[in-house]
Amino acid sequence: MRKPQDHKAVTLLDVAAAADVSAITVSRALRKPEKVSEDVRRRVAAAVEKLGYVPNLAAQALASSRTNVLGVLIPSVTNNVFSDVLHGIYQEVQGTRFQVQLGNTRYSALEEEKLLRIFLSQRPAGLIVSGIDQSDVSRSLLAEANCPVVQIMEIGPEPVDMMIGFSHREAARAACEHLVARGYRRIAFVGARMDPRTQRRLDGYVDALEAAGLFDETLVATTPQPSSFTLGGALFADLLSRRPDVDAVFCNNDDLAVGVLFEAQRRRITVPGRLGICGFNDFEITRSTFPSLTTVVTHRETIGRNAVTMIAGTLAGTNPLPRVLDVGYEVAARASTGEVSGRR
Amino acid sequence: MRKPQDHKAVTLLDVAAAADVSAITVSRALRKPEKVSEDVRRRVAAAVEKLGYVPNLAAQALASSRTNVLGVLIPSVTNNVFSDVLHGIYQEVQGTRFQVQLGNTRYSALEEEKLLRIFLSQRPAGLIVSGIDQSDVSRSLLAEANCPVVQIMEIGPEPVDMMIGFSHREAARAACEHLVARGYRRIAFVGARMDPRTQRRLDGYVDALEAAGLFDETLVATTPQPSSFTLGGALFADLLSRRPDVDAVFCNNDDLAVGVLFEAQRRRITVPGRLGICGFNDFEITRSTFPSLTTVVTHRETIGRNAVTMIAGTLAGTNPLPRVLDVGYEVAARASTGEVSGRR
DNA sequence: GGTCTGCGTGATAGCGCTATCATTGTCAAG
DNA sequence: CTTGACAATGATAGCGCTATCACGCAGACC
Repeated sequence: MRKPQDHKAVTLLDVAAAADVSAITVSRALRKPEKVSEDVRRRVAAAVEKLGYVPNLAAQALASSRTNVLGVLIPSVTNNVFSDVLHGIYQEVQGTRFQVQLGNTRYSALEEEKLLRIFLSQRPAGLIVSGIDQSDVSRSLLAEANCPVVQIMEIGPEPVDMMIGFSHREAARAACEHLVARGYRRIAFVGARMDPRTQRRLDGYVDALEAAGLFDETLVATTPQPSSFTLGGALFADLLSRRPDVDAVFCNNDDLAVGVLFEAQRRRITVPGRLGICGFNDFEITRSTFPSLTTVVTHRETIGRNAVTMIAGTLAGTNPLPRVLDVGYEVAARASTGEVSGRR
Repeated sequence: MRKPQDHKAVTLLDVAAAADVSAITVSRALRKPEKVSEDVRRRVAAAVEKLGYVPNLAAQALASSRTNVLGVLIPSVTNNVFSDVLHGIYQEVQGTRFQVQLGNTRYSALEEEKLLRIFLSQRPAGLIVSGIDQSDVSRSLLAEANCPVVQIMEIGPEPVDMMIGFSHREAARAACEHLVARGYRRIAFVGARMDPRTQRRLDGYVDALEAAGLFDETLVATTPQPSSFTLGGALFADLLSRRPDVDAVFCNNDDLAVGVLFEAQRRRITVPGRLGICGFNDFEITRSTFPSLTTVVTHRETIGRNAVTMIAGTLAGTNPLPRVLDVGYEVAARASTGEVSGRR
């Protein structure tokens, strides 16, 4: 019973015949119901139902030279940051005519170019790309895209079209200023992946520590490996072997921060007493750990949702949002930097 | 400079003119290079490059009545289980002609039906759906899909077409048998979401405890809310208030297990001494916690990869895999059930 | 009654590509 | 020199839909 090979899909014409109207009228009844009479609308609906008609998207796209495809390019499908953004996107797309086409660039500029070309061949209705560090080729592909484009996660100079995000540098600086304010003096930076976005967080760390006269490069522990809980522990262990006197850690990611916390537990290092920990992103786990983790709240779902709003709005000619939107961030001071339990 | 509105996209005909051949020859040169002469191939390539030709997928799909779309239906984009599966899918799709079209059913059968209809309107090359609990409507839509279909995550009787996964009931039973073997006697079940898949894990728990003569329904703590770290803690707290004598917890998900562990730390309940904890899925964090968490290893990436292999294979007429593939599971005994530190 | 307006509908012509069959040229076999 | 086979290319006809323009008709207005 599988593969009823080409049982000749039902087309508009079949519906038209069944409803006793012309094909174009069926098309109208389906797309602009207000343009046809009540009677026709009902007959068409009945015929569609009876025949199980499903419109052919390829034909629609070809004839109207527009699609409902929203191309979304993200660097990782397993990274929680992007799954949250994605969640926001899907939420907002929900119930609209748009359909998301997801591409995984795997943090590769080349891959991004390749995917961009594939996406463009579909004449998407809009494009959402992650970050502001596209290659020159990608940038020009985007500029020629002939559809709204939103760069998400970060804001910077020279948007290709629209932009939504926040300054990672400033967010990191604020987090580190918090650590300084809490009295920590030998504050380390623990970072993984070290893509441009992470790099700018490191810049923010440097900003804050230099301003406080506390910067010391031997307190910076980074790796190109992708972020993970285990890696946080490993980086911290490594750091400790070099700088056993470290008294706080700013992690470029909550995964790492949690990993650091576990490693501290393993070594009976009290948090926040002997060690302060600050993460980045406000993943759900940071509220749950013991002690709870101070972190930088980032508005990932908001970014996803608004990116869609920007595109839909632009297409409708009524974009309510500015072309460059800074959604900001907040430092959530929790127990791991002493807020609740106090320093000991 | 944005929106160079309709600068009349380059078509096959333009390329044909530039390469001084006919349109169909260009089409062939692009799709079946071995069918045209070396000379033509070069000229076409040059013309494509020079004009920046990008094929129109809609036209291709319409003319050939086949697409490269691989429809993937998952219940959540933020659930780590599915992001891992997705990762496997993207890995395997990488470099093939296929492109993934993702749909988020949000654990709703109705949503699934709706998405299925949308997907079918694209005449996908293949379909991947999560679980085996489709509604009757969805099942018949799938049965008529006229393309390979793979149900993933779970195996059961009556596959719509193909199937890859494992028995959640057996996996849960094995995990609970492990807890029994480790000497735990008042073993609780902590479960969230309670979708059919989770329900079957509960069944496995009941199987094991009844077999050991240890089943007690007051030790079952579940909620329809989605799984989270915080929820794990809350459910455990609730459970403790009813059954302070509980000595082990089997969680239907690692998120919950980690939450339970944090709550235990908060209450100074020693793990695995006074409390054994077992999770489900082997998320990366379970190797990193202190103590590390015993869990059920599930092969999520493998499932994703093989689902693609099954579809690609079927389409090529050379599917190397069985139509129903059980990828199994393993119980990873770690510190949280006493393996490393021993019971105290 | 004639003209105008606008609504509801239909006829026609593609959108850009590929399937199919036809045509040409080349070369080996007879 | 003919024939046939095959390789390379082309002409033609859609795929299923929508944009566009055309048409018929009812009611409004003079």
